[in-house]
Amino acid sequence: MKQQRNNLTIKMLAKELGLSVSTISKAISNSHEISDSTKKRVNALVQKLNYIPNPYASSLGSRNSKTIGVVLPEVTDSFFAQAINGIESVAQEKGYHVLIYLTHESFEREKKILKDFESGRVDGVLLSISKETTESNHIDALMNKGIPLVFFDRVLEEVATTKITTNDYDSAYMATTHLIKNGCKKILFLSFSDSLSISQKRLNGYKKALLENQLKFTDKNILSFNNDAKKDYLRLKKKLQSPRRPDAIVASVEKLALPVYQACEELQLRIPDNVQVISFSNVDTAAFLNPPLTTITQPAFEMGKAAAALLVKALGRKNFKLVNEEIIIDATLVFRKSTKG
Amino acid sequence: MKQQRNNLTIKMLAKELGLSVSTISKAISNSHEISDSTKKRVNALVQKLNYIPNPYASSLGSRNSKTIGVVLPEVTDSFFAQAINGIESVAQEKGYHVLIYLTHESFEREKKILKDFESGRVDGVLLSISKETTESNHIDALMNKGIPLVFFDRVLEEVATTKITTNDYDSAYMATTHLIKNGCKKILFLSFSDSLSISQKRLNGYKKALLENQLKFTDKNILSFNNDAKKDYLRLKKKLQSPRRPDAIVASVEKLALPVYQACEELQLRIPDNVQVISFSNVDTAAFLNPPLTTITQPAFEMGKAAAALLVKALGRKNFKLVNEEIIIDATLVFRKSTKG
DNA sequence: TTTATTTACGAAACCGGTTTCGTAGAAAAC
DNA sequence: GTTTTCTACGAAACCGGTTTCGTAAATAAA
Repeated sequence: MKQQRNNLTIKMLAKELGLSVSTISKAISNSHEISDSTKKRVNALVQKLNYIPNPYASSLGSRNSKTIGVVLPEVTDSFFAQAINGIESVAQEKGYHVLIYLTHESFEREKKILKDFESGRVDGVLLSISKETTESNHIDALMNKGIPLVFFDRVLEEVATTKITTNDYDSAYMATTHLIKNGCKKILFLSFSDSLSISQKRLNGYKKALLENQLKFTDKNILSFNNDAKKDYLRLKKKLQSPRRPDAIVASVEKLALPVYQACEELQLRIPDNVQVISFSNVDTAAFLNPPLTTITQPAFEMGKAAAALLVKALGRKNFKLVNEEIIIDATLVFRKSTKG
Repeated sequence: MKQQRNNLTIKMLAKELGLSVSTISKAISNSHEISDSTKKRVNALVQKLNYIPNPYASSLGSRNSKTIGVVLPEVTDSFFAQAINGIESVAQEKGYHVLIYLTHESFEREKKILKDFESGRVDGVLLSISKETTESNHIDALMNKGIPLVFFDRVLEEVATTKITTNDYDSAYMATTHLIKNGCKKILFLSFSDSLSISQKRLNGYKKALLENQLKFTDKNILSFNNDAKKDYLRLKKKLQSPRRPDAIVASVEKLALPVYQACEELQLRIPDNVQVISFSNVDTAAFLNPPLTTITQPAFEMGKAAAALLVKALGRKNFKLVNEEIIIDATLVFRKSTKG
């Protein structure tokens, strides 16, 4: 069902008012070349006839679309949902439209999406990379076409543009230190990617806390949820059943908290008595879980908002370049009953 | 930062191959008018030069954009997040782009967004109305422009198009009946809108269960979370402190479950011993809440998918009309510890 | 008063594709 | 062998705006 033809066009307005097409166009875009009186006449007719410009014609002529592309791994994750909220808030305010694309953690999809963007479909891009993404050719190619891009949360360090992140290293360090102070000596780190920068940083913060407290770190301290979710879950359960069972767990990402709760329940392990648990998480139910979950909560809304604001700013100014810097917005550690102390 | 000029155009391909612009265009769109041999030549060059057509030029010429608009109240809600997932899955598969807009429950915003759509920005629309929406002029206007629209979850009955919903009436009825069988006699219904059809239907299903069991229904059975969230919360608390405290609560929407848990915690009321709780909800933490929450879980992904599939189908066929019908996909009642039995 | 600027607008090219329509040459039908 | 039908392609109009550039009239400067 195609769009009807003979929609109201600028040409018809021109005829109606005895003005030229270009005058109408300029009047609508509030050009200084047009007198206030004719602007008023034009706007009056626009209102009266309910004229709405064709966005595709506008975009084609002006080579910008007032559209930003948002590329993220998934949307059923509190962090990303809240980030979208932040992005939308500035888009709404600044009159931008937002195209959403999900990679589902697939590098191939991410490449396809960014390749499509080379067409000029979007004026700028907000990206949180997939867990499979390790190289930046597809991003470089896009940026070389003159399309600005801002990372948020999951960034690729080597790409020279602005990145909005949290203090992953510090917050993981603080969280782990908290556990150690609570007497934990065998702290398991639940990773979900070996390559992602946030994963690395969180791991390193965790490591630092261990080392600072004379606790050994070996490969056995990490459990990677990289592969099949069910198998990973079974590996977690096995860990929790072993004689050298961990006395605490740091889940490096929101979705890893539930498997921990489930495993503990199935194994009759009590949180926090047998195992203390802390997780990066933005779920609003954290306070009502059994037991309430201690979380590292990222400022998701603010991060999305900051990323979008910066992108829009770059889009607005003629020669505003997105500098190669990392803007860090601190996360909040919320202590609840899943950890002692 | 505008899109660079002198991007690769179809004209340059034409010159390169000694063919006309129209031939290239047709070859790329795999027209039957073009021989296989030239198609191959064209595609080879397209690959070699990494040519990507300008989507705005295409849309302008062909009057369709391969874009659907998704309008919903919010995204930080498991139901809507999962629905987006379903929508995206078919968009991805069928080569559609998805523009997302949030109304934040504001009728004014909804109107603005749909008005913008009259421009032809999107080929079709997926809509879940705001809680303030009670009339359909803005929707009718859009559909009269020839732009198909499919409702999902929150529908407006009087608009003659396809609506994807859940069995709101029946599931609320079943949930309430479950509570009654558990011995509850004073069941409070938490509403979040007086006008929304889902709210009405859920309320009616609830009412039916009461009446069938000789339980009275008065205004005091309902608590509306319409206004200020804090005030509503205090009203809830007051209800729970009153001598005629309810012995069960039906939360008609996901976000109302947490206030109940919080109020019970603050008032030292035990769930389910003092108050049984059941909620419409898609949160994946339901099973690990304290206590685990009995939920009516909607098939959010399937609903989004079904709505998108139907819309895309309508967009594809020349004379496919979206019939005025309601497609109901059943919700699942998941019994957990927040209710007895 | 003459010249230099401004102001306000129109004509036309342009953005980069799509679509319609016309036609030469090959193939098929008579 | 002539007429008809396909096949494969090109020319040009078109989609609906934006942008560049030129200019007449009004205003300011000299």
